[in-house]
Amino acid sequence: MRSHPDLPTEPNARIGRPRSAEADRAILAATRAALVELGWSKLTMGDVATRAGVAKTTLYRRWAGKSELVVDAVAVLFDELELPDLGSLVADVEAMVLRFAALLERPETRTAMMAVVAEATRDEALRKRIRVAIVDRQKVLVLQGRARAQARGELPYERDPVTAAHNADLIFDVIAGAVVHRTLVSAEPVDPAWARRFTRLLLHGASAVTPRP
Amino acid sequence: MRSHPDLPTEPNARIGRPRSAEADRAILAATRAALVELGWSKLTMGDVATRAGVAKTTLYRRWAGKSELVVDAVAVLFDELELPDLGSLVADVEAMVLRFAALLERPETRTAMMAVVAEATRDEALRKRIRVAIVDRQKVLVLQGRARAQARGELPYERDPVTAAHNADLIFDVIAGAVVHRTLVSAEPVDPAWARRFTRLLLHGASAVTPRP
Amino acid sequence: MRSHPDLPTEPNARIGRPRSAEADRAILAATRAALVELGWSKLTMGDVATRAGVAKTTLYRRWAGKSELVVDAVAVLFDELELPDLGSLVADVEAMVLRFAALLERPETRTAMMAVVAEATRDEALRKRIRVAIVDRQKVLVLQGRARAQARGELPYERDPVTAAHNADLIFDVIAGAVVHRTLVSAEPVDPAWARRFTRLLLHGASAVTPRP
Amino acid sequence: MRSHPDLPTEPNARIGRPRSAEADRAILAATRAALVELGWSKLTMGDVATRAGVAKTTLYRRWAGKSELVVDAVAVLFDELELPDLGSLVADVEAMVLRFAALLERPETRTAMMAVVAEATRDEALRKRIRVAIVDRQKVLVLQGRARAQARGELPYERDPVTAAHNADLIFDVIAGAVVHRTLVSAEPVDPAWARRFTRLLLHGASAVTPRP
DNA sequence: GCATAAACGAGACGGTACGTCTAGTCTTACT
DNA sequence: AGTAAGACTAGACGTACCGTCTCGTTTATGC
Repeated sequence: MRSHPDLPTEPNARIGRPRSAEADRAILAATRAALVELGWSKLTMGDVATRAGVAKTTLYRRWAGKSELVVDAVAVLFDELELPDLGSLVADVEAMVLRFAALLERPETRTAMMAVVAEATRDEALRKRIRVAIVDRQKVLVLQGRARAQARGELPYERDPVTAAHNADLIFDVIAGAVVHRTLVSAEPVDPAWARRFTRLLLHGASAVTPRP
Repeated sequence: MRSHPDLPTEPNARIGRPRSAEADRAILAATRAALVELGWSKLTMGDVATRAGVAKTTLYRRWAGKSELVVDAVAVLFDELELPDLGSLVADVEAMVLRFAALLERPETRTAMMAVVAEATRDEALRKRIRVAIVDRQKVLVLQGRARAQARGELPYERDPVTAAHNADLIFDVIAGAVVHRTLVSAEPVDPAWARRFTRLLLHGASAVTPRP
Repeated sequence: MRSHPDLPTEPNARIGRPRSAEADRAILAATRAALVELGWSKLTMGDVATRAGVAKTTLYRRWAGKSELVVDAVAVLFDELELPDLGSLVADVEAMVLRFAALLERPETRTAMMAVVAEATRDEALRKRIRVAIVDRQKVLVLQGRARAQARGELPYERDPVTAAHNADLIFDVIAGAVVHRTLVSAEPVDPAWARRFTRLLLHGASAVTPRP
Repeated sequence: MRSHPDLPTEPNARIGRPRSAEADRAILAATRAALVELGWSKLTMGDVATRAGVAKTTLYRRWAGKSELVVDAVAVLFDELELPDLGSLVADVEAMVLRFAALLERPETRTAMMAVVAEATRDEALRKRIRVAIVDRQKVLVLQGRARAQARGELPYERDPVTAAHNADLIFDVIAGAVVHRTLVSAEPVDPAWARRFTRLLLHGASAVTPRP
């Protein structure tokens, strides 16, 4: 398999017939639809092409394989994630957790995420693609949330930028990890009650969830 | 696909040539080896059979498919996870996190876990198998850890058994989720420093990681 | 493409499931049918497989490609060529020419022969296959015809076996070549009148066809 | 496929940019080169275009497909065939046979001829093109040869023009057929010895090749 | 000298077939 | 009955060409 066509080589990007933007849209939409109906493992390139009303070659001209295509197709779904402003850190985190969980309930996201991550364990390029297309999109929300909480006076300002980055990363992994694990591995619902308990744990620690009388 | 051969039907288990236990071991070992070399998506039943010096039929007589085989092959790896007793809850959690992360660094675990989870999003039977073979094995450790901490007086006893169960589940999802996410999605190492920061967050909350001067 | 699977490797020909003779017959029949309907260039392996009610792999397990398959499929048609015994060399040759022409009129033979020969100009193995499967089958008829004519006293016995072989080859190329060329290149019919003129030319030379009064 | 572009439609042939004669030459040369290297079946329009330093569109503007292109590319090779005048019919025929055989030894002619003929069995238009471009070019030689032999008194004049035409056609099919069959089907060389034996057969018949003592 | 009209290069497009691979089943003969 | 071997159906894979199309550019003429 060729590494990653994807980006048209810049220098001679002006000559020849230009790529159809219409096709791009149709393919990504078809991919999401197929993902919902069939799941990752039964989704085939040929089927996506047919649904999109496009030739298989047109897919392969843009994406190197199933993984790359699905990452791009699913990435846009994460754009709808926005940080709510409910006036307090607790409320914001709870709402955020619920929104993220709702996204993971959707069948196209469910399978896609884990499958793509699994595939990425063997493929650095794919890992980077996931980071750029999905992970970084979410990480921004943590940074926004912290900034807002600091502005409200709910969190202190961290002087050392390295420590600040570390903390943001840590909190991001804890939130995303817990929600993903609960939803996909434990396979149990993230409901408002769970979100409340989780938020309390996140903000005040394990000792806070079973408060000493 | 036949549902799940797996266990030899009990009644007539005595007649005919008995199944080779040697074959079982060889197959599982071959599966792990193939997983390391090829990763989930390029691992094939035929290849595993060849490596194990066994006919494909023999595989299908014992497992219904790739997913089931891999789950069983990988499950034993989780048996080596044991809760250390280092005298304090903090030390125990930190050590546990590091051991779990070390397990996830190993290539056979890396790919297998996520891939199998991805596959399971569409398959309730597989989900159950994962729960029994892998998830529950880990969850026990959380319960052990809590019991030990309660014995030491580091954690209060929870009266309500429902609440107790909820809390154990929550803490399990947070620990496992954070480590898995850090390792496989963020693709960054779980080193002692991260383990320390994470443990502090887990026990005392977000406010504790950037302590107010 | 692997060179030429075709013959099952002899040594271990006893173990495993034996090849289906039924499939062989169905495939060759389907190939001839497809050849009639579609012609060489539009005949596809996939289509033949479908017609034969067989998987594509089953074709490729036996034949290396289209050319090899078609040669074998068409070869049997040449088995029906038999030397008539009409009592005289002239009558025998005329009848033979007409039968051979009739064979070449059939659509499956028409395209197949030339196309396969064309393909063979680049492929020694294929050339050999054609020789064994088709050419030698026809050459025998020339030898039979000569022997019969010699027995009748219509032709002298040639003492030198090398000269005898040369002559047989020459006559074979002239008969087969003329009929093929007339039929496929000049694209004109080989009717009894042409057969009579040709036979006179063959037996008595160019000067005999326009006899001096 | 559009029927046969080939000739620029006459009416508006004067306006717009004229077709490049340079391109025509380059394409035909490239076709012959590709034919030598790759043979008919592996020759592709795209490859010919690249070799000729020309866009694929430029090919399709002139020829309807591979067959048409190859016929034209190969046809010129037959122009070099000329009837030698060695003073006697026997010598002329022998020389002619050797020249024709030499032409068929050349790889571009070898494959092209048979492949194109094979293709033509399903395509009347292509058949006509072959007749005009190749076959008729050769047939003239037979007519020339006969006229010369008649002038020399080696052959009688045929009164009936229909019979004369029939005879010319017959002799043409026998000569061309025998040489082509010997070269491409029997895959054996046409050397001077064979040419001598063939000529004797052609002029005096089968009884002459193994002369009665 | 400037518009017109066709040819040109490049390359994307919808298709079709290729030959390979894997899944999971079935058929032999052997253990 | 279990087993190794290997043939079987089914269907996806990624590639290669086909012949067409759509660009932007070039090159003749004719007004």
